[in-house]
Amino acid sequence: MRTLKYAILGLINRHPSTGYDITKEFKAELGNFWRARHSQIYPELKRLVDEGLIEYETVIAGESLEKKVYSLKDKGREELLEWLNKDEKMVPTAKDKFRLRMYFSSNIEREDLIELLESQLRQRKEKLATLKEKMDGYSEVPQFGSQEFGDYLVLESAILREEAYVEWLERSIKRCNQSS
Amino acid sequence: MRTLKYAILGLINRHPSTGYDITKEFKAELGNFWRARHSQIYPELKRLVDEGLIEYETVIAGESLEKKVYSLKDKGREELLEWLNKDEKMVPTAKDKFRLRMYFSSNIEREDLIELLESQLRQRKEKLATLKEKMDGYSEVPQFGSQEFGDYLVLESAILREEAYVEWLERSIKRCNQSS
DNA sequence: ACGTGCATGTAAAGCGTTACATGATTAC
DNA sequence: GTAATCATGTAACGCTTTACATGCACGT
Repeated sequence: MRTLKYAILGLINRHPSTGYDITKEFKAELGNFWRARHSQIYPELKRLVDEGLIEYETVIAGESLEKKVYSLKDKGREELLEWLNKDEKMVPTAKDKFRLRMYFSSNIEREDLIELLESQLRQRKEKLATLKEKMDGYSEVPQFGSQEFGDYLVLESAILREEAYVEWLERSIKRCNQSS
Repeated sequence: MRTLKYAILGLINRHPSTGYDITKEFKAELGNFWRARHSQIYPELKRLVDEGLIEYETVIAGESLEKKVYSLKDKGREELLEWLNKDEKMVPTAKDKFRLRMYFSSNIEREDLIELLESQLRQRKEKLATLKEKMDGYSEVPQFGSQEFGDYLVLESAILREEAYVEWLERSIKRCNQSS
């Protein structure tokens, strides 16, 4: 499957990057939909070089700190485009430990269950607020074909997803209180 | 973390089950939020027996087919309850390969991108329809404390999640057509 | 001088999928 | 009889996390 491979190719295609840069991007916006730690990224970068998909230039920062700045080779860009254009099956919906626990909620006392739901609700609302703040940075939908268009699409996606989660939690709390 | 451990304990707590039963449950409703294959389930069951959390009785079906019917021991139920009542941090939002691809959508031609989005939309709508059919089976919110209450919560959650996905895809298609 | 962030790597263990393997039961 | 489903397991491989390990740069 090698999704990380394509995630990295996609990021390097946006602009030449170091392993550290890529690590940071997974902690930012993109982290809403894909993540990897540096311990996974550095070996993958090495592998992509071996496979002839990317190359790097060593740059010295300050006195002696070595940075490896990676950029795409033609073959890398080819494989990225191929992957992007594939019409893949719907991804089997994602795992969610909290919803799994709610499946077994009959074993939790009502007050405890409500507390758990409210704790999640607080956290989700906070997350949602952060996302909406980012959205406020857009005065309009970015131009089609720009990188910002992709940024915008996934940001909107993250917001809709969080809103749905918040809505679910609120309904669930209501159901706990209503249902005898 | 051992989430599978608790998922299995939770399922066995609902009613004594075989490995095969558990495998089926992960393919059904619960599969919207957690999944595991039989190749992961059988070894985990063995481990849970070793740990003294569950036990099994061998039952013969038909002439000679051996089934192992697992049930919870006290210690298993204890650990399940402890896990269910923990107030855990929000799960870092889940990976989604399709949204990752949309992050790089500036490299896809407009018509191709719209096709990809519409293909996903068709599949998501189909999924949503299936979920809503199941929801039609409930004439009212099940009683608090019943297993059906948990079923209901996660079904509602799955519906809200799919609706948000559908909404996002529809908006994205619109944006592709609007944005110059 | 000290702390935070920049920068790169490896090792071990755990989690998950795919493939390999086998055999009984049931409904048509 | 034969296909689908029931039923249980193992092996190999790949993906992911946690921990180990090191050193430079920059601001205060």
